[in-house]
Amino acid sequence: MRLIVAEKNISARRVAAILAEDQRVATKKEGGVDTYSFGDTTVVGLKGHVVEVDFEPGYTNWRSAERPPRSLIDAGTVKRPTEKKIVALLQKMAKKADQVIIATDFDAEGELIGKEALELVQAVNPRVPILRARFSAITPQEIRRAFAEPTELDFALAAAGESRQIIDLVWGASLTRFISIAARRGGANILSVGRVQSPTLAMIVDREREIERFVPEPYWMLTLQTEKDHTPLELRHTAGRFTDRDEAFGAKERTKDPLTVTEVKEGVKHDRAPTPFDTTALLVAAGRVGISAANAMRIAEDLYMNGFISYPRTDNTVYPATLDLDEVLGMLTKTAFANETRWVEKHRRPTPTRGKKSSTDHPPIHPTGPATREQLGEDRWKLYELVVRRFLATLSPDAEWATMKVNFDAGGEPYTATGGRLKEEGWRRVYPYSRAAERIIPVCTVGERLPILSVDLEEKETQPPPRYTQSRLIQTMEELGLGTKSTRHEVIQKLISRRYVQDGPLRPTLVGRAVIESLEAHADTITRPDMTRTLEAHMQLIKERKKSGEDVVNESRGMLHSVFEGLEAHEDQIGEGIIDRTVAERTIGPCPVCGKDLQLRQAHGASQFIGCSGYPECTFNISLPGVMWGKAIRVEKVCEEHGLSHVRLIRKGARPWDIGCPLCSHIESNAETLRMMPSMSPGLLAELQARHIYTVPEIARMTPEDLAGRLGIGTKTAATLVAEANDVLDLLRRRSEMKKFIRAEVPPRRRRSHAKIAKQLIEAGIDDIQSLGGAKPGLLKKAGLSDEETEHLLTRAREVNSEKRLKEAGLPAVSVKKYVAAGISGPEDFAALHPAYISAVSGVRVETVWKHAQTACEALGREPPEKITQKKLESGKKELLQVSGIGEATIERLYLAGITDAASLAAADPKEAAAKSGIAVEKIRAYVASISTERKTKK
DNA sequence: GCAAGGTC
Repeated sequence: MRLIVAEKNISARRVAAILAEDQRVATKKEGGVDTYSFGDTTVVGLKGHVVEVDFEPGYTNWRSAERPPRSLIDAGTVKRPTEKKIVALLQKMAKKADQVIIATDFDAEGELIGKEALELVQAVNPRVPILRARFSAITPQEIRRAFAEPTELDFALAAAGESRQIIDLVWGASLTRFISIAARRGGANILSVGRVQSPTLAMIVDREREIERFVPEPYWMLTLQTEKDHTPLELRHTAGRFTDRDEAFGAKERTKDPLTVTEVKEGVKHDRAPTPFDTTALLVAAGRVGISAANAMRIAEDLYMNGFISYPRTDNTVYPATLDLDEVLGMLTKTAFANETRWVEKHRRPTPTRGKKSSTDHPPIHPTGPATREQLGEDRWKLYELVVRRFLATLSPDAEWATMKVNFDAGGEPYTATGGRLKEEGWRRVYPYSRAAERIIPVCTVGERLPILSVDLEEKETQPPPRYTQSRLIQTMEELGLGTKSTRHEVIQKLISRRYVQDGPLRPTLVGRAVIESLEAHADTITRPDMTRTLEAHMQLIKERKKSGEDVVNESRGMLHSVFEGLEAHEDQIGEGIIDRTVAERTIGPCPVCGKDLQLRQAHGASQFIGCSGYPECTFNISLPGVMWGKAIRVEKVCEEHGLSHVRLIRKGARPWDIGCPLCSHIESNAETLRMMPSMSPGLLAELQARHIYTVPEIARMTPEDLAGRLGIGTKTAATLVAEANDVLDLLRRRSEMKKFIRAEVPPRRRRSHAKIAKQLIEAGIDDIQSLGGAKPGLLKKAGLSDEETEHLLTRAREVNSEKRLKEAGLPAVSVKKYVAAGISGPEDFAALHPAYISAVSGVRVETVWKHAQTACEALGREPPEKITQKKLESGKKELLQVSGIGEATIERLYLAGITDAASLAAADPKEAAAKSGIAVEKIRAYVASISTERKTKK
């Protein structure tokens, strides 16, 4: 039996289908693994590596004294099956095989996977001949060729891969253990280190340092609007960015009529056809057509497996000589791209474009088989089309642009406008993905004058470099050679799961930063991309048999030993360093009260503050704006007066907010409120601050005795101060309540901030919602409110006041809402108005109203109204409705006069009732008369 | 409990 071992299931299936030619392929599942048989041949797919390299037993205890982290450097390694089912099946089949062909991918890692298979086979069948088939695309032609001329396994190539495995394991595991133990972290909190992850983390840390150091510089852009034949045209000042304000303004000032064309330059620009696809370029291009990197990779893999495109994991951007470009073009004439292909065949450039990277493992990504849209479905077709079009573009002529540059002069100031028109479409004809934005500018002649419509000077600011996005980081990793196409994404995930970085635009955590700083100080090698470059150079030497794998690994072990010399000598320092630095990042400087450390602290949720590490003995603290304004970080600058680090609030997409010295800012921002206390004098203020009393709340919380002791003043004076402090706090509380109210009730509008409205009101002596309710409408209008807004605000203010007062009187919130809506403005209304009336207007049952009236009157210390039941009220209403001239509306008014039924109407004094109800006295008299007539009739 | 690299 002939056994063929492929790298993965899907390529096993595909290889079987091709090699079987006309024979039927029997698919069989054995022990959960698919096998593909035809004739005497069985094809089985691995799952990439099916064994894993690890240390020999005896090194599992991290804290073993005999086996410290450093002992891992020279520890023996073993290969351990990780895919047991596949290993078992492979060995079962190998026993029956009389020939084995390794058909794994054609690269160092594929060769190693092949060698792993070979070792597994030889372990059970030492004598079986083992061959190697090499192919870089799973196409019938390529596969047939590869199997027609099989070679030997390349042990040097596999050894290159093995060396990488061991070096990665040894460095990674030993350093991970060392740093974790030093920083006393275990379990889920270990601090991992690795050849790829650590330099990647270092990049993120570096970027963060850059952003923190960044100081924005202002600059100015000067533009001029003109027109020609009614076509608007924007000109730029040739200076571009003005960094000097006076120069910018000077240039603007000097820009004057006439605006004259001084020069017209026409030219031709070659727009080079794009280079062949490697993985990164494919992923970037796929991103432009709306396919995410991860998705694109998955689809490309699938297209490759089914023979539509070549191997999608490649760094090569140069077509190898062996690739028959004519044949690919011929194949494409059988696709939907026949027209484009024929055009390319006709206009083909002498040699295809080539990129910078040339490697031999795989050709650039190109189409290998014809496909239809129906066959592939939308997404796969989109990517296939992209690969096809890119291939065509690499064989197409360059595009050509006709460019035009027009220079102007306006009062001696030079301006310019540039335009471009696509003259020769070239490759853009077959590759329409990148935008070819034409900018046509009107034809101008030298000496011509155009009008100056406006001259605009715009002030801008230089921006700090942005944090890495995941895809940007993947690109940078690629540029630096960190990781592979299939691992880069995973590395970033690892940094996130280790809590080294936060997702979003990637930002390092304190721990991530501390680890990088420690490694930079003592094991610099592992934090730099150079380690990967060196490793790759060494792997190349192994491939070329200029060095043995063993030599390379041993050299690396030697280097790691010398790294450990430094590490072990500083273990305590490194451990404390990491522990301290996570703390130090938050430490601001000495507490003004007790001298211990002030620290930036994050409370639960969105609050942050500066607290004393001496808490609870020392309660000194400085409040900070919530994290919605930015996360507080320490910056390098230190306050000369207080010795405290300056604090900055950083927020995504916003300019950092520099608070400066937090204590200076604390003192300054609170001095104003302290001065609101009537007894506050400059001398007293200085005295308070000298005693580290900076805020009104601190005074308000103190007992007079305490304050007297601290300041050396009399208890009586101190008591006055404490009382004043409480008054100020109360005033501030009411003002802030009012501000909140205005924010909620007044819609936002340009040039009218809520803070500004509140400020104007406060200046006019309005400090709370209550006085706002009684404010003159003119005042609000002056603050920028419209008539409608003014009325709304005043009404709402009154309502809120009513609500508040009713609630304070002890009425439940649900009913209060109803009363307020009915115009009841306070508890005294319950004493003054008849419950029947309140019930009628508010819809609350009269018994409930009466109960509330009792509560309200008790709060006021007034006599409660007489009790009345719902039943009695209803029967009384019936009686009243009988009276001619009395309807629902009249009844409500009669209630105001305490008239609830026929009897009370009869007994009413018409004059008094008229006054209370607002009904004309004649009408009341008529009602009363009608009642007495009725009564007489009844009798 | 460690890495990085295959594959899914």
